[in-house]
Amino acid sequence: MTREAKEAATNLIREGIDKAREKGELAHCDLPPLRLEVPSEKRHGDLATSIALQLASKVNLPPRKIAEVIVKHIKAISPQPSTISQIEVADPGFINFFLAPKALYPKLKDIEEEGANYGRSSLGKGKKVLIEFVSANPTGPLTVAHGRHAAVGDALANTLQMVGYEVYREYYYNDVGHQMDILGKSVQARYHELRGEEITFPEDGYKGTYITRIAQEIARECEDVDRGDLGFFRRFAEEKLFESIKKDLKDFAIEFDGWVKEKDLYESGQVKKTMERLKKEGHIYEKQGALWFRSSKFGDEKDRVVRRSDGQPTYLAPDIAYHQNKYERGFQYLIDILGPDHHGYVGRLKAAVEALGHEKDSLRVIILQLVSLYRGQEKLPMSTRAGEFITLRQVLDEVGRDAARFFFLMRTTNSHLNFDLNLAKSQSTENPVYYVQYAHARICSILEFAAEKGVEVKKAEAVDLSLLKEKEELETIKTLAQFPEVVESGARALEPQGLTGYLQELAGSFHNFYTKFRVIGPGDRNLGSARLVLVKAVKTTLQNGLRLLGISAPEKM
RNA sequence: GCGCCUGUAGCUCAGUUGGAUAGAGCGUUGGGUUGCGGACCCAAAGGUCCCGCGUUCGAGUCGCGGCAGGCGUACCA
Repeated sequence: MTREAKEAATNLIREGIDKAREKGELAHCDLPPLRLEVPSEKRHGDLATSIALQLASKVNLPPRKIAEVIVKHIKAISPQPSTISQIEVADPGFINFFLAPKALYPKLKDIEEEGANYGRSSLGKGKKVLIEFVSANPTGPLTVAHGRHAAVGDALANTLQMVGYEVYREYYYNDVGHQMDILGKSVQARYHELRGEEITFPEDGYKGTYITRIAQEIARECEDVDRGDLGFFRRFAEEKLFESIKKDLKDFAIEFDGWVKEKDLYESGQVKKTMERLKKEGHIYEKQGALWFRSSKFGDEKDRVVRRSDGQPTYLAPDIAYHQNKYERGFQYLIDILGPDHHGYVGRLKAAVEALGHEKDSLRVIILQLVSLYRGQEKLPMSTRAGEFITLRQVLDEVGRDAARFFFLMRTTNSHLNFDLNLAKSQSTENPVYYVQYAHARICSILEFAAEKGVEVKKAEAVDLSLLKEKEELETIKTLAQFPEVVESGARALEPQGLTGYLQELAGSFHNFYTKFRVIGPGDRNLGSARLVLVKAVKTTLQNGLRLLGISAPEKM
């Protein structure tokens, strides 16, 4: 709903209560916060408040009576704000406001003027935020789960940008350590196998066929391979896998601003520096030959090892250093998107952030829940190790980028996602994303038709918008008006999912209007002009919303 | 054992800081355009919001206790 209308209604309620108190018709008491909500049902108006229900027990009067008294005084105020056309009391004591169409029309002008900026706000105040997501280690191709992370992270980044944050997208990966050694050994073994040698494949090795393919590439591209040089196999595999990861991301329309690898953190001295600082400030101690971070002091369940007794650092050490590094680069607000297998990690990360003197809440961790894959009823195994998994690439090829992204973004972050390949495929033409895109394409088609017919598309200010009186027209404008709030609440909650629902609603509102009324040539030329303004506003808003989700807004389908 | 997530229509899922008769898509059934794109529109059927207790004027939403599924709980990565 428009902000102005909300303000006007809030003021009216406040005045009404004050007046009632003056007259002694309402006892004085602490006033609960005045809240206006959009009723779930249209017949309850555009804005409603339950203030009378909340006051009932405090002033010892039936809620309906209180509402009536307040409304009586509101109605005595003059002049009445022009944005509100009707105020009513409804059982059991709600006060409902109906907006005047007049309050709606300026919105269309705003949208026309703001264009691609419609929905932008300054909520973020230019704060620098770093959002880290995907961050898959290069031990295999990206999976469907990574796809979900990519889609959510990117949409979130776009949304935060829209509300005035300065956003940086980063991908972090571990390029040293045990996992990479196993990767190297796996490729090495396959290479030997190709050369016709008897091998024993490493027990914990990666069994996917992509490992064999990499070995084949080595055989094809490299001469003089030192078969015992594990480092060579590891580096080669890492490079190849990264190439494919980057290509997958590119085809999924995800662009990162930065890539950070674990090795950098060691080589730049960041790990050492950060650990020394923690040590100096007494947050690290030695026990049984290992170094421990005193994370329990900052709310974690227990202390954590940062260097094992054999002298090897755990993963926590570079992770702490990495987060410190983000702050040192000037970011004030950090977002990590992690899988549910990392939820035990959140406590220690937050503890580290606090120990290093940053506000605990400046780090927000989103735990994106699991993706389970199905093919019909059959649940598919998802193991990178075993090499049995569906890649993001396969999904992209089967269902397409836009549908895949929409599918990932329709769910809340903390609900498990059941991804049925059959369904995704069969729904590729029934997918709600096409419903939204279709609305956009239809509007483009209308505008094209207008051009063919030589119908002039006028500016909002040159048009009599008050001709838009139909229920469907007014509903559409109301929906348009909600867009900025939807974007803001998505940014606040770090949930891009609200936007997908909103776009479906807006598209529905438009389709509904479209099937009933003509835009080009409705008889009244001025009415046609007004409808063109409306339709263009829908187009702009659909585009803006789809852009935030990273989904295209096609002119033809 | 302990921690986190989930449980809402046949299926997949929404449901803001507690509000009125709990929603959408798919699927099912039945309708709709002398016209700007039928990938659309309208309608019907479909519910013990997992169970119980509590807080409240009011609970799908908050609290406590259960049940079920998933994921964690390492000097693993």
